[in-house]
Amino acid sequence: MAAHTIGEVARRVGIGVETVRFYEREGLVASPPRSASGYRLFPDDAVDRLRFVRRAKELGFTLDEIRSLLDLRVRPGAACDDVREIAVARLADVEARIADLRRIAEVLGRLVTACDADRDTADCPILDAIAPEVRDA
Amino acid sequence: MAAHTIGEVARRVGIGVETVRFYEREGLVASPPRSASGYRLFPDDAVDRLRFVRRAKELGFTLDEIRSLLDLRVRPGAACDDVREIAVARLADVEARIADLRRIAEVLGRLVTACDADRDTADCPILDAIAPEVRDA
DNA sequence: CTTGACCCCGTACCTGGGTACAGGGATTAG
DNA sequence: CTAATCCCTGTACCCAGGTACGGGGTCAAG
Repeated sequence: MAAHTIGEVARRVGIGVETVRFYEREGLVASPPRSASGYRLFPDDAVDRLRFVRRAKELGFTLDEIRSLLDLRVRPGAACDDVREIAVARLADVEARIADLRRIAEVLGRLVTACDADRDTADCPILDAIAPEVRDA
Repeated sequence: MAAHTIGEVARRVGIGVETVRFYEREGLVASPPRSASGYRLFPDDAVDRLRFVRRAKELGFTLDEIRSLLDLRVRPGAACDDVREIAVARLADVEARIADLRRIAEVLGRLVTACDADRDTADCPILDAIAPEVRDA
């Protein structure tokens, strides 16, 4: 069980030193013991924990949710239900955002197409579509 | 062409008074003339302009982009090409975000499914999947 | 004439997730 | 021995897009 300096940990996880300190302040990784001169000496599993944080972040979990997942991880038993609940909530959220964006993409797509079709007229169909009531400023 | 107080404008557009002032500071709506006592007296077309801002925001345009669209709107001629360019860029952006989210949703969906299938074991498949040692989700 | 709703300005604050100094001490390679 | 890298703390700042607050002036109704 080697001890790692903050820079080493950061390099291994692929994040910045400042970010590691930030995560420590935020309680996402335990405050490690210090050397005589005050340097942080992280145990191996701090690296695992920080990788967990990164992976979860890639899945769109907020730091708050990640904190919950980490808490649940070290608690025994029925925690799986709680974890599942968080994942389901996140999934619903992601799907809602996809639906929103898809609606927006559709409108934008139509605008661009209209623009292509109408290339020679003076009026811009895109602006007209966003502001139907304003014809000429 | 009536003149409207800021509160009236805000009500008509469906935003807050503070937001109207913020948009004025940001140059999204012109600074209106004032009454003798310093009240803003917005012309009718300020309401239209602010509605334009809101609609464009719903389509995911940033305030910077909306400023550009508004500038283009009052300029004649070939502005349509510029408008189209902004819309195309925004569309590409939206589609990229959809792709990202879809990937995330897929992973989350698999995790929840795994959790359902594995309800009686002690290990939580979700946590295992996020954990670094099982890094191929 | 007073009450309450409205308006003014300027500035500070919020969210999330970090990033960037400034001003020091520690460690290590040459 | 010295210079280059580390590391420490604390504070401030970044992004967008607002939101809130404090301390005041104004306007219409009753």
